[in-house]
Amino acid sequence: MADDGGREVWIKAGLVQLGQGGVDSVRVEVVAAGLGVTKGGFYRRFRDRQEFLEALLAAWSAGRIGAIEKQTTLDGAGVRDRLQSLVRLYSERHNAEAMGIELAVRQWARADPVAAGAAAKVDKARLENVARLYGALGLPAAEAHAQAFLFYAFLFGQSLLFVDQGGKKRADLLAACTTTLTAIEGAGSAAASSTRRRRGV
Amino acid sequence: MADDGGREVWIKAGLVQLGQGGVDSVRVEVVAAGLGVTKGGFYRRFRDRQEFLEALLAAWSAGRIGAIEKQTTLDGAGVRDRLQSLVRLYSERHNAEAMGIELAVRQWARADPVAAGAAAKVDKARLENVARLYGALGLPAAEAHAQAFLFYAFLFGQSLLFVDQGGKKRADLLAACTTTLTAIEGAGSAAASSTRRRRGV
DNA sequence: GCGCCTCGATACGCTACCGTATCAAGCGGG
DNA sequence: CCCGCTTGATACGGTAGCGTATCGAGGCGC
Repeated sequence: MADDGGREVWIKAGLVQLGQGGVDSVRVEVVAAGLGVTKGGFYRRFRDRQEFLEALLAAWSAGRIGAIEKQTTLDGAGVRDRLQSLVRLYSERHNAEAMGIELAVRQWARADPVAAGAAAKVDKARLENVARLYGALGLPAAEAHAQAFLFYAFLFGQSLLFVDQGGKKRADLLAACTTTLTAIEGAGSAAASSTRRRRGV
Repeated sequence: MADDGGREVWIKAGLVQLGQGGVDSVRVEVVAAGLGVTKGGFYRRFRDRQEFLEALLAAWSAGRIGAIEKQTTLDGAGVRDRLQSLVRLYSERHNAEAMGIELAVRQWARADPVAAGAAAKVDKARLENVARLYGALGLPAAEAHAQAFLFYAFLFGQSLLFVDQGGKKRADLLAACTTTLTAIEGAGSAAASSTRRRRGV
């Protein structure tokens, strides 16, 4: 790990703040206080707040792209297992922080082209990788992409819904939808899986 | 329309601001300037910014609940037509402002219980009404609710994705997913529709 | 051990915004 | 016609945060 002059801790703290309160809450002095220091050192590592925010975006998008690639590589595992673990990953509570950042970036992107670019890059990577999984199920390219769009948009959307918080209701709904979304069969490799079903809502 | 003392214009302007920049950007003096006045009159109508924000939430949730109820009433129209028009409604560009508010409220709700309550009320109404539509297709209650969850979460999620902006690619993906989401048949009224299909991704 | 250099603390001026107090203009009723 | 009320402008003090300038302290090479 090359010496980045200590930017890393600032970026990490900035991402936490971003997830908790959105981009507007990422205040230099607040992040500094969170790190137990003053803003004295901040302006040694970043020209200004703007450069810091762009560094946050870069770090976030790189991290997300790396993550989705890791999460969708099939080293022996089945395609449906991978899809299901994606659902788990993106819906579980401990990922509240990650989802907070996700949401914050999206809102940020509505007004800032740089943020929009970062979100677009991440979305592209996710859609492509999920489509690759569906392709491995035997779907032709166009169908695989559409299915990936459905899958990913659903995953994203459900994390924003406020249903009956804490109840098992959400888990049930999620399970039912997951079944639907993974119960796809294509021409080629459909027979390879033994756990598929036709429609399980 | 009872005299609300002129709160309405403030609330309307506040919602616009909310959609554009999130709750943090809803500044008393900024909204005032947008209305071409100073904040002089603001504090006559609202105790403080907090009360204003709560009024925004109340107005928003009431409006959204009313809207979804209107949008899902079947006065003669077919269930699938209604679902498809919902997709259109929630995905078209001219609704960018509404989606901005939606997104802003969600982020706001991560930190504010009042906002969370408003979002929960709206989500509940939407899920129930969409589930009612699916029920009219013949799905039993549990399946209708799961399908509504899938439908609504997808709709919500897709609006946040940044794919190939402006291209027809998004429209194609959306159309394919819509087909999938409306190609449901239940036991009872399935035969009533002539446009259904099994799996059309 | 000494100068140098890096780091972070402190102090400062500036802007944006909040909430309050006060003021002036317009307008309707008697 | 003028009194009183409503309305929105203005002025004010206070806080939060930005970006700059400066300073002291600690570590490192020599």
